[in-house]
Amino acid sequence: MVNKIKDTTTEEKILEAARKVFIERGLDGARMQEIADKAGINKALLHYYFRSKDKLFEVIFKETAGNLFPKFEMILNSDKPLFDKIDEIVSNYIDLIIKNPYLPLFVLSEMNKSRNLQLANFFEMQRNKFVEKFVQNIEKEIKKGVIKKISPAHLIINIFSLCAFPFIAKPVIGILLEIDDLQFKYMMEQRKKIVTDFIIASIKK
Amino acid sequence: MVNKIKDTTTEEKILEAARKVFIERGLDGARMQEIADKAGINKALLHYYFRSKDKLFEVIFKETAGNLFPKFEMILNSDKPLFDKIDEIVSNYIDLIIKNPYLPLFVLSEMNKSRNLQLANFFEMQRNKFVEKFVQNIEKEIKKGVIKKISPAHLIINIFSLCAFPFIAKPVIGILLEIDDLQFKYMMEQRKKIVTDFIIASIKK
DNA sequence: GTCTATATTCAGATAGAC
DNA sequence: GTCTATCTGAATATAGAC
Repeated sequence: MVNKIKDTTTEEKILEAARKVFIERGLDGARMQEIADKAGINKALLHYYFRSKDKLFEVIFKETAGNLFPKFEMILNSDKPLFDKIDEIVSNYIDLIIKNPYLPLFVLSEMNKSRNLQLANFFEMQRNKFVEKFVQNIEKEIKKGVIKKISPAHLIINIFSLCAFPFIAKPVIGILLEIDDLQFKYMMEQRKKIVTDFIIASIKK
Repeated sequence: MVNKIKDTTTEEKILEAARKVFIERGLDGARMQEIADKAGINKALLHYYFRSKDKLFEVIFKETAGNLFPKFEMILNSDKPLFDKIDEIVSNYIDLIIKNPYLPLFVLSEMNKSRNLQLANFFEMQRNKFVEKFVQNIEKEIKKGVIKKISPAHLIINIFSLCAFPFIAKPVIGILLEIDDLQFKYMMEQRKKIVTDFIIASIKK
């Protein structure tokens, strides 16, 4: 590798720090000072690299928002049975969120603050075609009589609700179910199978 | 009524304004100035009544958080079949959120900011016994053989995920499904039946 | 590119008149 | 109780030396 030991340039250190701070605290709650501290530099340098807090945030949001709905086209394009595809999507998605537990709340929170119309626009552009593909898959299986008649849109919403919501509600779930972080993580691992089964049981004829 | 025309005291006007602003923008994003403007008074008066932004927020959060998981004991205590109870809970809950679409995101966002341990404590105290009751209901039906063997905790999580998540994800759903606010609202009305059916189909033997 | 020091802006909070 | 005016502190942003 020519591009050597210094795989952490200052810019990358800033981005890494900003990612953590913004995702944990949101745009409003984040402090440039904390980002600077985490990156091991000073505030002035942040502005040297990214000009303003908003600009820096934009970079982080754009790179992050794209991950919220990953490109499942590959899975959907295969000729496996629909149930296998759902299994794969659910498992992959829950795994993704286990690795980035703050991801859904971060993106959805910021999307809900309607100022920054830019963000919505960006999301629109990013819209990959997986929903379309998913709808086609579902409609085909309904026609074939493999699954019940169900609105594809609602089914897709159901799938992602079941995967993502528990992580958003984690603190509340912890209290209501009286479980600690470790038990929570264990439950989320379980959910890969439980959610898949739940969905399939519901739609299979 | 003795307690007359003036059912909007200054304090109530402040609370109403604060509710709107905090719920829409969160603690960090809210501005005392905006609350004062909405209440038709000035900032000084806010402090006269509530001393600080944090104190005012606490009042709003506490009154709001109690609504996130309503007291479904009455429903659960009846002797109707479990499926009817689920139907009622789902319908009531979705209706509740339709009326307060920002409620879930507001409460869950603030709960996720771990500073303000007080909030978590409060939630703990508020914990009504509906989860316990719900678990008992489910376990009984499993024993009776009415529904499949399923983890009650996961089932409860599933139910609330399916109800609440779509509202949190509304902006994203709007973009991905290319629907406007009216269509969204219509979908959410539909969901009362769709979610109930989805759940029951999944657990019935 | 990176730092220290400083400017600027903004928002929460208080003082004091009425 | 309610207001205007002001203070204070915090956070973003910039100037300028190295």
